[in-house]
Amino acid sequence: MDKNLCKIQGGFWMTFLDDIRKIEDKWQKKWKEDQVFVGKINDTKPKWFLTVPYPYASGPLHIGHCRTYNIGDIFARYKRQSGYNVFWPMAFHITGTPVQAVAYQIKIKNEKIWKIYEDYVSIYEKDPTKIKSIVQSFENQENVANFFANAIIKDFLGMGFSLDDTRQFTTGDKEYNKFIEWQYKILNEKNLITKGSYPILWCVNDKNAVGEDDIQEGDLLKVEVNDFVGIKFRLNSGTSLVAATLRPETIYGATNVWINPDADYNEIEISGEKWVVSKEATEKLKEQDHEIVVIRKIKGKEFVNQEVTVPITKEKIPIYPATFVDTDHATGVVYSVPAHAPYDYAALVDLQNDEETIGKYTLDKERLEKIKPISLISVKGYGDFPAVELCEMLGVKNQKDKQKLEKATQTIYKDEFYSGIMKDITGKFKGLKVEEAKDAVAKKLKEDNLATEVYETSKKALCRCGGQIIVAVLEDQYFLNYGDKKWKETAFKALNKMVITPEKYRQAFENTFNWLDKRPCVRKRGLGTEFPLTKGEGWIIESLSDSVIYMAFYTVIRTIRENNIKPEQLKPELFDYIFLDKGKIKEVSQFTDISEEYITEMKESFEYYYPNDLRHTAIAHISNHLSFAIFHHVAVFPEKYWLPAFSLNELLIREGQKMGKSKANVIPIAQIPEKYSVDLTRLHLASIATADTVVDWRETEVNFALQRLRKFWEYANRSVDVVKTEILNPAFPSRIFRSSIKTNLQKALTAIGDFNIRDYVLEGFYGNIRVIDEYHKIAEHLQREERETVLKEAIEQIIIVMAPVIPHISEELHERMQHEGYVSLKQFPNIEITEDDKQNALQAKFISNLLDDIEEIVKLVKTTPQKIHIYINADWKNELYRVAQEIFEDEAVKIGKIMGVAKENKVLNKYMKEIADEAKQMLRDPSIFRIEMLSAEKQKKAIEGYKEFISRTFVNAEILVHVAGDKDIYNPQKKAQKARPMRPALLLE
RNA sequence: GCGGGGAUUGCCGAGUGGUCAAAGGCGCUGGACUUAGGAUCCAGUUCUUAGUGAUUCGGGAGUUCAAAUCCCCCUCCCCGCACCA
Repeated sequence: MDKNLCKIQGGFWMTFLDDIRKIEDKWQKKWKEDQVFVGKINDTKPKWFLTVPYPYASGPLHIGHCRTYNIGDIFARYKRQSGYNVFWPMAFHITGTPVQAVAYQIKIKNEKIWKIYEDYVSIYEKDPTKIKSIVQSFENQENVANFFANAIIKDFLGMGFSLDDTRQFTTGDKEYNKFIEWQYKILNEKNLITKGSYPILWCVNDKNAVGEDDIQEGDLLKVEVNDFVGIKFRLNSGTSLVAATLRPETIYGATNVWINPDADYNEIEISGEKWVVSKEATEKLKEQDHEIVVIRKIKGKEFVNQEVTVPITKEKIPIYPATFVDTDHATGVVYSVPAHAPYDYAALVDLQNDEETIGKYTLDKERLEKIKPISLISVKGYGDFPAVELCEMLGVKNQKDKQKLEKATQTIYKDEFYSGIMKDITGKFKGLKVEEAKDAVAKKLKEDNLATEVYETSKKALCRCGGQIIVAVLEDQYFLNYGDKKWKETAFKALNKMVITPEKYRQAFENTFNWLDKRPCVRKRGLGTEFPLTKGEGWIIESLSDSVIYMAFYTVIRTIRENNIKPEQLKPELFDYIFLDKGKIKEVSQFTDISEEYITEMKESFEYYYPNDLRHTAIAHISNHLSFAIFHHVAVFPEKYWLPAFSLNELLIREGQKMGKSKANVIPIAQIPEKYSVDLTRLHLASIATADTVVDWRETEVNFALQRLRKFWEYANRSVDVVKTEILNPAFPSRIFRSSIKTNLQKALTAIGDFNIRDYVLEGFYGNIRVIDEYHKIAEHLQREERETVLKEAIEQIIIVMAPVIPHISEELHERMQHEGYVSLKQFPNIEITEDDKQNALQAKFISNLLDDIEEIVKLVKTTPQKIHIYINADWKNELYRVAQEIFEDEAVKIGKIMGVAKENKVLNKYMKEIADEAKQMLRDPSIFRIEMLSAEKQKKAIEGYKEFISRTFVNAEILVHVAGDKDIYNPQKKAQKARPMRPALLLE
């Protein structure tokens, strides 16, 4: 299916992949058998409790999810090998609408969904005859959840994740429901749940709330709720025409009311008033929490020519007919603001020129002629009548020119909203920005009972069942009041104490906290825990509340399951006792009929493991799950159990494209082992990019990781049978090699300690492979025993340090090298970088620069040198640099200053003439004032140590080392004088 | 619009004041090894040059002995803006 894939599957290295796949299976079985990763209380070690949010069990996970869990696993393994008793459990999220929606679509035989789910199932079920019946079984929502929960846990274990899989549960479990009920009891006790009305999208057919999934093409339409203001324009009879608008501030510019003459309207009685709205609007308003009685049905034309009073301005304006008025939109009545609304202007011009209509409705022509736009907003870049200007500019022909009118409306709305200022005619609102005036005018109108809320969908939409989608208002809706001042303050307090990594995401949390306000917390759709305050009414706790404090539930679920404790026994008093240390065990035990032993076990488990030391997930969850987790923790738990740390990662794309069902470019986790192999995938995922960047999974680059992994495998296997000997006096290259490996490993461990997995792999794995490559080259002439011993030492250490990323290969090599126990549990070596190591590193760098320089010259002169003379600087130059560096710490270096100081310096004052030249040279590149130097002696030693290798590199040229300033050195071209610290002069012959 | 994050050499991606012409990978070019190899190894991949110098890190202006990195302005891209998990 994928051309690039063949590269990996068909290569000569197939045996390698076959081998390591077997190894992966082998070690996963062993870990499982020995329960290596099952959490057990252990008082001899500090505990470390990791969670990665449980996945949603409505479909298979893919390599993008894998990135997140992979990072979690690397942390878990890192901590385990750093001496912690690590606890990383896993469960499944099934509440809310998705699982239910899948079941429903399968049931109604939605072909597209069937096809998708047959594909999904075929990832796991190899027997094609069984697939259809499994999908069929998804009619029952439990089967969906069970199937995918099982599949996902297998995926995870198949990736070698060091999970405790003995604590699985789903958010639909009865026991879990009890826990969520308890959570809500606490929130309610703390007055964090409030009531109010709330507009929602609603299907008139199902009589039920709908979400994006329920709407036909909902993912494309993105239907939203719009808040209209229905303004009452009173007729002389006392009845009001209710005209709906998104721009109430334009009431000052109203010139007339538009009504659709041929459409059906109703006169209705509502809250003791009489209104006229369209037939459709009548039905919508009924759902928007209004008691309505229809008094009579009327055609729109009956109102034409009548007069209404404009609220606030008290102007009398006429009602005119207009066909653009859509009775199925808001109230079906609109008022005209031709100065600022393109539709209105176009309709007005149309009407003024339409003799036929004027005649038909016997309109007062003189009055109609007199209607002129009334300007009420001044806006930069426009004159008094933006609508007129734009209509002319875009060439709007008439009110049927919808496309252009729509564009003009949008443009004006945006420009006026953000940069418009209310003019003098708007009374007390003059000078306000439109942005502010809009709400202020609406508020005033509502206060004076001149307007009402009217909700309408942003787009016309149909439910999948075929019913129309409207906006309904639910009365007495329950909200979580995240706006509660004290709650928010406490949440901020918790956030401020938390580690957020990468730190740049802290801002996103702060922003989320700031805009968080009341949030509806119950709904009628989907799976979940019944809302305890309204039992029997069919209200379900919305599913985000299922994923905020559940980490605590991991600590008790095993006791509940193992001892067959019934959901009914999980009373609030029990959780109060376990989690909040409230009440007495005796009473709780009697009350719940759970033995004191089990209660104690649960309490101890919770108190041992909590808090949840690190929660790792993708950044998409910042503005919901993660923020709510902080809020709910501070509401429910005492401060010592608040969340200490979150770490985050960006998403993963493939070959530059987002993965999506429709694109067929998804790599399911289940296919990773056979497609790539596990350790390869883990390695590549970890090293491909830093956590805060979007990862692009590209096949050609996976190939690189594969080749390095194989190389490491080969190097390591060559070392397996080596018997290490004691190296009494290691050669120069061996010393450098040891230091380099050590330094890289140390950098790697520091990096992962800082949550920087990429650098950890780059330094510890790829960096060290390069060091080994290099050693193979330079150590060719050394004794075999020395080489092999030094290499084996290094590889043994790399295996331990890199085990968190490539655990299977590491276990296998660890075993092949006859080491006892699991490398997964082996503590990292304690690495200390000594002064010697630093000197070694400096010497290595010195040599590498020297080689580059020689090569450079060889290339330029284009001949092979017989002799290479290397001139090391005289020691006084080191002294000069040192002095200059000292000066530089305080001030910019000037020649005069250097000369002055040199004159006073016993070593330097003999070389004043040379120093003048040298200083000039130094000032050209101030960065040399920062370099670390080796003494002439050490430079010389380094070169001597590599002499053999340098010579070999340049076709056995003779290497001659001279120190400038020594007597009688060979110096025909006066190169010796040019030698500088760390930069020997060269002469090639 | 508001809020957040970005813009690096052919591409992907490191790098936040000094050996940075800028890690690493991919791609490309040349060579080596090979029956062959998409494997491996070596060299090159801004221009210039006895190891030098010049110009580069979205655009512009500035601070500094020194700027991809700090300050200011501008342009463009991505993400979030709630009942969706």
